[in-house]
Amino acid sequence: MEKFQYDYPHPALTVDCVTFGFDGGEMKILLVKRGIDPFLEKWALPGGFVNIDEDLESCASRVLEKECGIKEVYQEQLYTFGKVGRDPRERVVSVSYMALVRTDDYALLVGNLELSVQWFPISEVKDLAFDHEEILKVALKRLRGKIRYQPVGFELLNEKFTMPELQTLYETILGKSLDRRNFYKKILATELLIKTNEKKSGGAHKAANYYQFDHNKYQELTESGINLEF
Amino acid sequence: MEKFQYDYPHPALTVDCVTFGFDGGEMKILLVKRGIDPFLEKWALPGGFVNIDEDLESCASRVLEKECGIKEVYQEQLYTFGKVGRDPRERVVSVSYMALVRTDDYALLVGNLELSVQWFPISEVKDLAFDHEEILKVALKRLRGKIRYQPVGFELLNEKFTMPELQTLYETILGKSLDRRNFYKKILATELLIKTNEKKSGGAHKAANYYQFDHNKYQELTESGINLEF
DNA sequence: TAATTATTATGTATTTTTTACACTTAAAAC
DNA sequence: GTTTTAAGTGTAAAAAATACATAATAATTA
Repeated sequence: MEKFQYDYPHPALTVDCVTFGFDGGEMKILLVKRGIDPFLEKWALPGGFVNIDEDLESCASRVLEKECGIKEVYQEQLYTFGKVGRDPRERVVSVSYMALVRTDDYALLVGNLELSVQWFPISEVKDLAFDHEEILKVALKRLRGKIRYQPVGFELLNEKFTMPELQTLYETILGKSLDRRNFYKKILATELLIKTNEKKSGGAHKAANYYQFDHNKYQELTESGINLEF
Repeated sequence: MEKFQYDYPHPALTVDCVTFGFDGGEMKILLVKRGIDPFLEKWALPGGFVNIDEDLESCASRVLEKECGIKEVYQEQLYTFGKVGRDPRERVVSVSYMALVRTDDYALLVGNLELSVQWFPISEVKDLAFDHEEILKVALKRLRGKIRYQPVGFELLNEKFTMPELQTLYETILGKSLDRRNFYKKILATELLIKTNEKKSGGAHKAANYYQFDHNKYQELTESGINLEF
């Protein structure tokens, strides 16, 4: 077996991904069941060792695609966890990433249908491997903070979505209910939404209009920042 | 000689510190002149390799103390830079930290008086080693963002400071001038400041009152967040 | 096919926050 | 004691956030 030698000890480096999804109800997170020790059979964030010639973001993308069949989603670096002893094997430092997945893209995963990869409502997440619960906490805090000044919620909804869907997303992430009229007013004031002619029928009630978001405006506001506090 | 072996290649792990100071004029940053290759003689962020049994924050503290004689200052993790090729020697991933230093603590450093450690006005920083200019950019962005929702500026001022000093700090970080009356109003509304009986005399004009900040309130607002947009 | 049910859609008045703006005060210098 | 310079303070107008109630319409059912 080939060995790699260094003059002084090197920690191992991994990437772990916190992947959020939203299907209209609670926020969900993607977990994988470990097939090896340590923490065999425990649920964990998808993650893996960083290849020596691989950028960190590339590693995060690779992990999500290989382990979960998800690709080309929004992702950003979260925080780096490096506490001594967080991995029982050797010193392992983990760079965490947060990914946001559209409900449309769920389908990709269902094709996999491996029981070892599953979406969990965040309220039901417990007893994760390593310090992954702490990583999840940091990710949730980031998501709640981010939604206030970036129109990030759109990464979680389908291309076309209704106003009530968008409001429910905000309410879910912020953990409080919002006044419908004020929500409409504030969201529409950003000029981020384009009203389509389509409607979402299906319920025994008035059909909701579908909206899309304006990609140009979105880009602009993501860079300049925006105040979306409710 | 080479004695640390692994089954697969490990990147090296470093910590680099962006240390901000404020002396009433421009924002300053602490740099060290490199004494070894690569980038011999170039200015760089103080940094060092992470010991195998050392936490990341501890490493940041150690680096600042050993290289710059600064200790017990506010610091937070910024971002992790890991692009392949950012270090010409081997794959090196760097976890960056931002530190905020009070002008009071400048004195510690002056004692050192090593020419290889110096404060630079950020506008004069150029041609740094590695990707350290990029790290500095990220740190500045973080500082500008952070000042809006955390009373972080206080880490940069002395225990006692005047309102004009605080305003100048905000103006410097935000890069725009603020209305004095409105600034007073908004800052005082936070109830973060305690007015002392002392005054800052010295100028050929009315003496400014010294303020301290209320540590309890500060703690509270740092956790809950605060809106300090101007 | 008319009535019922459930949810979408919308406007206005009130309160709060932000902004704009000018004069008085006091320490030091002459 | 007069001048210079920056510190300190209040109020009115504009903008933003909040609170709140009714009409519209798709599907179901009677």
